[in-house]
Amino acid sequence: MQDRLLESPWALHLDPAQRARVEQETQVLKYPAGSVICPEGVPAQHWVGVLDGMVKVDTVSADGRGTTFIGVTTGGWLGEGSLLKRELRPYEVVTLRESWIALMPLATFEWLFQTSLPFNHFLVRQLNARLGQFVAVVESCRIQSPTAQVAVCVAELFNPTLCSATSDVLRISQEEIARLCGLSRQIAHRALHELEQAGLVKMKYGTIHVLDVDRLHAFGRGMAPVEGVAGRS
DNA sequence: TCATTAAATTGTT
DNA sequence: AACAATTTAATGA
Repeated sequence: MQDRLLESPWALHLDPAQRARVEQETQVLKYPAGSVICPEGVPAQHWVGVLDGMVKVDTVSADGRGTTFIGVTTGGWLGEGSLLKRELRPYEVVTLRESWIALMPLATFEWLFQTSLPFNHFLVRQLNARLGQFVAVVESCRIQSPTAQVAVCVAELFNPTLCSATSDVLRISQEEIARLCGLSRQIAHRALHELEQAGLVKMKYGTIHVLDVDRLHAFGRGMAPVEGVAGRS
C-alpha cells in the first residue's frame, strides 16, 4: 500500500529527489472505521491522502448536530487549505470505513509548494475542481429537487480530478449519504430509491453501485422527470 | 460448517 | 424521531 503514495497524480511529475523525500517523510497508516484523523480546532500539520478507503470532512455544532461537507474516496487528497493558511483545522476528518491514510508533514508539503511547478499545477486544478464541486451541489440544492441533490453528491464522489475511482461500488450507508447531502435519512432514502428506479444506481446492504456517473450528473442539472416546473419561464 | 447472537443498516410510520 | 425488519459479522460448538 506504501507504493500507492508515489502513484498519486501529483507525484508523477516530481524529480527523483523530490519523490525520495516524499516517500521518506510521509507516513502511511491503516485506520479502522470511525477514526478521527484530524481533530477539529488543532493546528493543521499534515496533508492527508486517502490511499484506500473513504473519509468525510464534517463539523459538529454545540448541540451535537453535525453536517458533512465532503466525502473523499480512494486516491483523493485533502486538507491543503488549512496548510496554506497556517490555520487551525476548521473541520474534522473521520474515516467512514477501514482506510489506508497517508500523512505528509507540513514541512514536506511546503517544500513541494516552493520548489515544484507541477505540484502547484496539481493544487490549482484540485482547488478548482473543489470549487466546481460545491457550485454543482449548491445549484442542485437551490434549483432542483432533493433527488437531484443526492444524484450530484454521489456523482461528485467519483470526480476524476479529486480521486482515482477504481470501482463503481461505494461502501457507504444511506445515513452517511444523507449527512453528505444535508438531508434527512428518509428523504435521502426516497431519493436513492428514485435513482435506482431510473437505473442510475443499484442499492445493496451498506453499499451503492453507481451504474452511470454521467447520467447522475446530468440528473442534477435539469434532466429531472418533473419538467412541469423547468419548462415554464 | 452451521447455529446463535450482536451490531449495523434499511424500511416504515 | 422512533420502531420493526433485514442483513452482515462474530462467536463458538
